[in-house]
Amino acid sequence: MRIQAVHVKSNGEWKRTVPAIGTNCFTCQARHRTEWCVLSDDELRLIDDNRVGRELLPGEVLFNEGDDCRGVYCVETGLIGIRKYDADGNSILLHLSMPGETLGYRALLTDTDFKASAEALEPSPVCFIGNRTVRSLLEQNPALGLRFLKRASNELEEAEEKIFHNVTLSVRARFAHLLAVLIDRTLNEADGNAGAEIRLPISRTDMASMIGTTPESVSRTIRKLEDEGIVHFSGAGGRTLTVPDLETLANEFEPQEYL
Amino acid sequence: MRIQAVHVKSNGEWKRTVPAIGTNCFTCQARHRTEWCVLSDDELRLIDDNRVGRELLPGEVLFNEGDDCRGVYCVETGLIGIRKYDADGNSILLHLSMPGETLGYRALLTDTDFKASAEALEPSPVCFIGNRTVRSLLEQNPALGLRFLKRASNELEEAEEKIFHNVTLSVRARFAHLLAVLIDRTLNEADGNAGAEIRLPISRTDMASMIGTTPESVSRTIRKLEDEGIVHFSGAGGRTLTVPDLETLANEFEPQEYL
DNA sequence: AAATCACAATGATGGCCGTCAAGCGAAACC
DNA sequence: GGTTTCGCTTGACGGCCATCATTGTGATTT
Repeated sequence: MRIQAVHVKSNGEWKRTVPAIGTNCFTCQARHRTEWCVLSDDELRLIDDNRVGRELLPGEVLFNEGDDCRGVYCVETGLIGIRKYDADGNSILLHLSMPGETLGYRALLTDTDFKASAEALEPSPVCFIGNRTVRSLLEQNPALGLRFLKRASNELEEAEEKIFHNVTLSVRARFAHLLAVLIDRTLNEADGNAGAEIRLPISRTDMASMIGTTPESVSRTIRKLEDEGIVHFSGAGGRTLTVPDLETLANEFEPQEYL
Repeated sequence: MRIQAVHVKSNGEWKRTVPAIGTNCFTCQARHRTEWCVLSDDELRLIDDNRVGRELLPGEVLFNEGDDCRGVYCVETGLIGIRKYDADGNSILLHLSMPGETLGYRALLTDTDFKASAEALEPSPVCFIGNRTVRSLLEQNPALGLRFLKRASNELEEAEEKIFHNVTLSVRARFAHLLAVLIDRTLNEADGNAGAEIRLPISRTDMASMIGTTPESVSRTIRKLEDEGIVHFSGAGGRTLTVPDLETLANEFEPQEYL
């Protein structure tokens, strides 16, 4: 089970109910999932000494498209949305950054500005690590670069799969796929894969933008899927998703070829 | 001007009119554009001793989606198309690999099979470099990994831009953008940017798949753009593209915000 | 409790573009 | 040279889905 700081909304303001404990890079629960796991204790100490912790509340912006990159950001817990805005001010959610992910490494390496914006979707403690620190670590420990390279390769695979899906699948299939991915990233391995119930971390509008469609189409698609008993939405803002049978959902985007 | 081996089609068979000269990694004209440019002479010799040259003719397949990765491929000249196939056997052209690009590095690094197929679109001499050789170079020269990391970062940026475009732009705008990119990668810097004339390296069907639409829609879009005098297609297979004013073409996908 | 706000759901409408089908032309093969 | 084949073009049709507009709903505020 994932542990995270508990926050509540009161009087329109997000408040932390549990005080920030004195975490550091050594005790960081996300560390084994990050690229930094290949560092020695001494190298890790270098990060720990130079990092700047910060607590993002939902809606807060970490950086904007076009900003200069002055370092990378490491997500401890919570959720960060990576967005791009079009000329009309509408945004596309390109990616959801989970705990353990490091943001901004690409801008640092290519020595360019950020190509997208990052905004907290849940209360998210993040650590900032400056350019100089990262660069010196990359130089002294080649394994670190290779870890980032693997990470980039995986992201690239995801991106190409997304392009492929956007072109070949219908809105309905893409939406089903999105739900499956959201379930997958929330569920423990321990959970049976018969059914599932999760809280959706994002709005209909954001879900729509992720699969390249409109909120209205998402609503209508939800309606149809509910009528067919494949999914069920409930709770505040219809953000509780219940899927009785994951297999049935998967059939929507992976029709079995040989029956 | 880009130099490349000359080939002609005769009796349905591609023949090389100029015999393959004894190229090696040191004389390879594409080398300064590849990631290998950071290698020392000794390291380069290691590649040169272990590489296996091969001449791909148009239509020939370098590797298929799902194949085991036994090494990387370096494109000397020509053009390689990276494809993914859907359930119906239709293909999507994900990427065009230019001279100097190294293919397969991602599969090597993530230690997985190929996630797409590679097929020659023009006569393309390529070099194969085995896994062991690449891995040992990555270990002994950290700069090599960082070069690949930069490359992956750039590809990732391209991929995300593509996703963004597919969602926010119309077929017409995406097609105009594709033409601009194709012109851009063929033209020298020296060429003026008023007008341009190039030979298209790919079919209508492939262009359609690149922007996520059908050949019919591409044809109709071409018709409209021609009627408006923005582009002109001529020559064998309508593969000679003439653009009188590149600025006008650019306006199709980058409407000036403040008029 | 009424009012306000943000977001979601639903309906009506229209257009872009995908699908089907036929015609065309060039290249390839016999 | 005739036939076949493949890809491109063009037309007709229709459906999916975007757009606009309205209503509903829950949360928050006054």
